[in-house]
Amino acid sequence: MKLSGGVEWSLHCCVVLSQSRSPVPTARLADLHGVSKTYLAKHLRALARADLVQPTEGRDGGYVLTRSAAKITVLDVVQAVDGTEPAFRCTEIRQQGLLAAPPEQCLSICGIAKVMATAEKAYRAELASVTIADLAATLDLTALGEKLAQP
Amino acid sequence: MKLSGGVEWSLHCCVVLSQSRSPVPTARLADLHGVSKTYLAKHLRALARADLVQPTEGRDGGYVLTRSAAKITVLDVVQAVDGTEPAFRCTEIRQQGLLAAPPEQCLSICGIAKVMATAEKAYRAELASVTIADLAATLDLTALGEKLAQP
DNA sequence: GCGTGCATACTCGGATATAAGCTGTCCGAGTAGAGGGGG
DNA sequence: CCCCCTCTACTCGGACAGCTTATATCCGAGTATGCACGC
Repeated sequence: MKLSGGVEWSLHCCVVLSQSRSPVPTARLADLHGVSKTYLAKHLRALARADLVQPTEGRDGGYVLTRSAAKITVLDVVQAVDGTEPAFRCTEIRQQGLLAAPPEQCLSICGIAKVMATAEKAYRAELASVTIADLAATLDLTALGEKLAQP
Repeated sequence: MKLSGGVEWSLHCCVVLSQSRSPVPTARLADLHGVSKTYLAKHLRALARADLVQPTEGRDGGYVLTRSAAKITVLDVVQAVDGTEPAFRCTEIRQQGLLAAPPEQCLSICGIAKVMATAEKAYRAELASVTIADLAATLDLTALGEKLAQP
């Protein structure tokens, strides 16, 4: 089980965007973090599809958060980049092979799938309890203000 | 983020093993669940490496749980098959690019990594709270006894 | 009757092939602002 | 002075490679059981 590295990039970008009033272009975000411009662009588009950031086109364009950083949770970003599908997908093994259970016994969810779903729910709940504003408060952003002001 | 399908197979196999007193060979486990013999064998070997199941060689050999089903948690199986590495790997982005923070500011863990680690901890805690014995109790095993008795 | 040897059934480990997803790049199309030339 | 044109800087979307991982198969080596053969 591995999370896309784009999640880390996206979270850092959201923190930067939360500190900027004007749109920040993709190339600038990439330079600030030292990552690939084109690949970061792909993830930023994913954030836009999830309506977390708003692109403005044309010259002096870039990305802005669509709402207050306090209203964007870490879970929002993770799911925007990584997708909303659960990590565990039940393939209904209980209905296959010699041990196949009859369909009338399979009306409720498989016990194994239930446990895995509960665990993932706890995982998501933890991520949903932290916002981008919370992250920005914990990180040291003294250097960010100066860098954003520079052309 | 996707969990290996082998996790589901392995959990089902552990439940079956918990109900059998004699060793169960790989081919039998595969037939009972309708999955690939050779690929299942690879996952069972992983369970053996993690000391969850014990293989007995030679004729009439097969796998047995190394300890009581009540002492094997779902987390044990998940980590044996999927590995123990966290899903989120911090690449220390804060030390890269124009925003690079000096090393003396990076003595403690990055705030983003901390949040992700906390969430994964909650996930693992949930899985560790359920044992194979618990799973066996929730699944319908009436058919299993008969099938295991058959040659 | 008893010991030895062979066949059988099983495991382990590695090598290999295929499919899928992650990482990363490149190009063309479209859009909005800035500046310059003509009326 | 004002309008239009072009140029630039930016975004969007898709097409395209390279790499890693998951999925799946196959083969050879080793081991324990059971049976048959010979003493």
